[in-house]
Order: sequence, then structure tokens, then C-alpha cells
Amino acid sequence: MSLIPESLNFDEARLDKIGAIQEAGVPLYPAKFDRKDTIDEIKVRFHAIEHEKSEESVTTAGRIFTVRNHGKTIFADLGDESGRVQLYIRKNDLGEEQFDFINRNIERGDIIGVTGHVFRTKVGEITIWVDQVTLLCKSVCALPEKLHGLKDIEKRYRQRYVDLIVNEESREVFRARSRVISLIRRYLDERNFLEFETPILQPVYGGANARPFTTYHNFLEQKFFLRIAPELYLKRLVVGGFEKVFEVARNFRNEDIDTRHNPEFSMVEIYEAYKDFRDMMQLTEGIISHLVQALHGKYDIVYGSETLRFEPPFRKLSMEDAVREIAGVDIHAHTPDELRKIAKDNRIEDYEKPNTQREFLVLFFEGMVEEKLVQPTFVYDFPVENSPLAKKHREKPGFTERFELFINGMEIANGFSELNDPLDQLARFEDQDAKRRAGDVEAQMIDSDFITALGFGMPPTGGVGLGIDRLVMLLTNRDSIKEVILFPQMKPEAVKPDVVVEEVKNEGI
RNA sequence: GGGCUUGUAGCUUAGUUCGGUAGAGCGACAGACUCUUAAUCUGUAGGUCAAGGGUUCAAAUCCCUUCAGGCCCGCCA
Repeated sequence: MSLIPESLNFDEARLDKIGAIQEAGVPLYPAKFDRKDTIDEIKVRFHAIEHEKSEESVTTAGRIFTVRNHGKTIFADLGDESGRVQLYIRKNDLGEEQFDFINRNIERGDIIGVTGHVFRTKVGEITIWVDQVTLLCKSVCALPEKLHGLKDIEKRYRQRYVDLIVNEESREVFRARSRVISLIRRYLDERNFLEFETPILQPVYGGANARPFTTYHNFLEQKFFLRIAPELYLKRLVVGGFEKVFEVARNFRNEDIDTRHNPEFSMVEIYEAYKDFRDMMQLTEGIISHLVQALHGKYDIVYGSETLRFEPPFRKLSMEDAVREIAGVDIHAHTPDELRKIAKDNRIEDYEKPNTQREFLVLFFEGMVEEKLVQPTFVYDFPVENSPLAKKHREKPGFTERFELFINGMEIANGFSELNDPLDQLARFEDQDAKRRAGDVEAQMIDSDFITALGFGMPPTGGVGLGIDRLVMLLTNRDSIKEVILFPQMKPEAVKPDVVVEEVKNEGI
């Protein structure tokens, strides 16, 4: 017990109690406890209990959150995942020796099991009148204070376990997150989609425009990329004959971190044979409105200062119409030079780069329209140049059958009629590759095997990817992605003194 | 990458404008208390004021550098 690193933040007083408990021969960390009732079950079963103690006894377990010591009695609040309940412990019932032991060595933060009878106190609170206390886990770290809990945002992210212990609101967010994922799975399962797991370690990355993480396989002596999207593998499955597939996928992108971006994030990608981008819009709308309904019981939800309305159908408009309507620019009515002047007048950055009407369309859309799309809005028909995996539009030359869903100015979903023409796909990849060679770090690599797969023939297919983290942000009214990711990526903390000593020693060896 | 901003005891914080011995509540520790619930009451300990440097008789406070966080912008999903 003499070599506990200071960086662990173990509490001296609690470590002293460990010694006392050991001396008393009481197990500090027993392996199992036969819990018969959860706290919520007890509260439900005894909701009508009066002041008189129940005949029936209960056995439950949990963490101690507050202790009110009255000398010969103790009131404490015990909490498990289902809720909290008050305990009433008396010296008369336990005997002097056991009562004093508990008084001295068991405290806030410890996990205990109790057996007792249920009653209602004078002031009306359902309480367990405790006959027996079993220590199940001695906590050696002090919990944050009971009034204010843990507020420090940084600490909440770095020590999420503490955040979860003391902040019910935080637990609520992650319950919702778990629910969102299982609801998505069930929704797709009910429609006979099959979920598959495709490689995260990929020799060639693709499926999105982004910078990848790289890693190295020692045995193969080969460089690998962490996937930026599962897209190209899921489409190989459609080639293989699975007609309705999806993956709840963790993707990795080596880019900046901010309130909307974490280096690893979750998407669900869905592909369905014999469907097109319009069908996928409908599917997306179905899933999202279903989630809103399931979590909130209605289609309207509050997000920040906005009320978002998810009653289908969502608004749908082409990118040209969106730019005409919201930015007030009719792309087709102007020459590129005129468009450049309009862009400059509107103070859009990078107004010098585009050269064609379609390139300006994207510029105006991203510069003036996106952020204004607060209510759920599908925007469709994207220029071919920045949609290398989408099928060319059946009616509009130079465009693709692609859509994105925007909510609160954020891109939430991205889908298209999948490109299944292998020669066209080759040409698009070559175009991407040329951009990459010209210095575009986010342009895609040529995935020859994927083109070969398309060479065997993929049916007409609709596909869509939904950003789960952002969806959860909307559904739980959080303004940072870190609030909906359990362990968001953070820079390492300043090195603690005792760790420094360790490192210096190692250098000497 | 740019701008603004925050960092004081285990936790929540006052003090920074205008430099003068670092203060509180909760928690901990010692004690009183048999229906309390932010329990109450008495007492005690606990701080290299994020780190380093500078100015000054004197720095938590002013200046510089660094580290970590937050917000906004750029890039992306």
C-alpha cells in the first residue's frame, strides 16, 4: 500500500478505511451478491405502503449517494440503474459492533447490498428499514459533491464514468443513443435488411472524400487504412446477391476535431437493390421520423432555440431550386464570370476557384444555403464532379441522382442511386485520382477490385448513409458531438509528476 | 489553421476591474444527535492559485511563453 501513484487520485482517508476493513476480516470486493429486487421494482411493488413496515423483505444493491448520520441511526440514499431509494439503518437493529463498523468504514460512493423491510417515513418517503448490510465494493476515489455534481466539461469527457455516476442527464443521453441504434436495427430488420460487418482495416480506402488514418500490419508487412466509409464493401455484397444490406459502422477520419466532428464516428449505411435515390429519401424519412416518434412520442422536438418538425414528408428540393430560392441566385441565368461577381459580392470565400455553372452551384449552396436549412430538408441532384459514386442523372446532364438531408444546417444523411456502370466508375475514379495527384488530400483512390466487382454486375441500387452521432445530438438537444460520444477523443492531459519520474527512469535503463 | 475565452482545495466556487498574508459551501477528519432527506450543531486539517519566465519592495491579480478545455470561423459527416 506504500507505492500507490499519486496520479490515480486515490483518497487517503478511504485507503485508511481499506486497512480497517481488512483487519476486521470483512471482504472488500466479494465476487457476487444475490440481488433479489431492483430499486425501481421495490418502489413499484410498495408504492402504497404506509408507515407500518412490510411483512415481506427485500434484498437490493447499489451505490451510496448521500449519508445522513444521526448518531444511533443513519439515513442514506442508495442508487442503482433503475433509481434511488432511501435506507434507514438503526443501531438497535444491527447491534453496536456492526453499526459502528458501518458508521466508520462505509461511506458515500461505496457499493453495498442490503436486506430489510419497506416502510414509509413520517414525511412520506418510501424507505428500506435495513436488517443487514453487505459491503460489495469499497470505493477509494472520492465522488464529486452532492449539490453541484460534476460540472467541469473537460472532466466529464475525460472521466465519463464519474459523469455517468453523478449526472442523470448524461445517463439519459446515452440511454437515448443506445435506443436510437437499436431502433434503427429493428426498423431495418423488420424490413428484411441483413446487417453485415465489413473491413475496418482496408488496403485501399474509399466511399467518401476524407483523409484516412494509416496503420501497419507486421506480418503482411503492409500499410492499411482505417476505413473512412463502409460503402465500397457493402456494394460488393449487393454484387454478391444480398439485396438489402446495412452496417452500423464506425468510421475514422483524420481531420479536425470540433463540436460536430470526432475522429471516429458512427454511421448506418444502407443499400437496397432495384431502388433509386428517391426510394432512399423515403426510407431515410421513415427511419428518422420513426426515431423522433419513438423517443419523443410526437413529431416536433425542441433543439436549442428551434422547434424541428419531423412529420413526413420532409421538404424536398433540387440543389438548383435551393440556391435560387434561398440564395436568390439562378445559376442558369448567368455566365460563370457573372456568378463569380455575385459570389464575391456575397463574400463567399474561394469565389475564385469555380469555373463552371455547376461548380458555382455547389459554392453558393455550401456558402449561402446549407446553414439556413433548419427544418429537415432533402436537397437532391448534385453535380457529377463531387459525386464520384453516384449514378448520372437520368434527365439532367452533368448531374447525379444524389441527395443529402439537412437538419439545423447539419448534413445528416447522404444517399444516391448507386453508380453501377463499371466504365463510368473507372472514369470517375480516374478523375478523383487526378485531383489527388494535383494535391487534393481528400480525393479518393482507385479501387480496382471494386470496379471489377461492378464488372460482374450490380443491380440498380439505392444507398444512403445516416450520421448517427448527429442524429443523437438532435434527438437529445445537445450542441456538441462530445456530449453524445461516450469517450470523445481528447488531447492527453499534462503529464503528472510521478509519471515523469517513471519515464526518466526508463530512459536510464 | 485564425479569433474570443476559461483554468483557484477532492467537488462547486469568491477574490483578477484598481497588485498588499488565498475565503466559503459541500466533502474529509474528531465529536454531539434514534423519522432525516442540500439533515443540523461544534471543532480540525487540506491550496507550488494549470506550468514556466518576466515586471515590482510585493503577483492568483499586470506582461510574455507553453499546456489543456470551451465557444465561434475555416475544413469535413
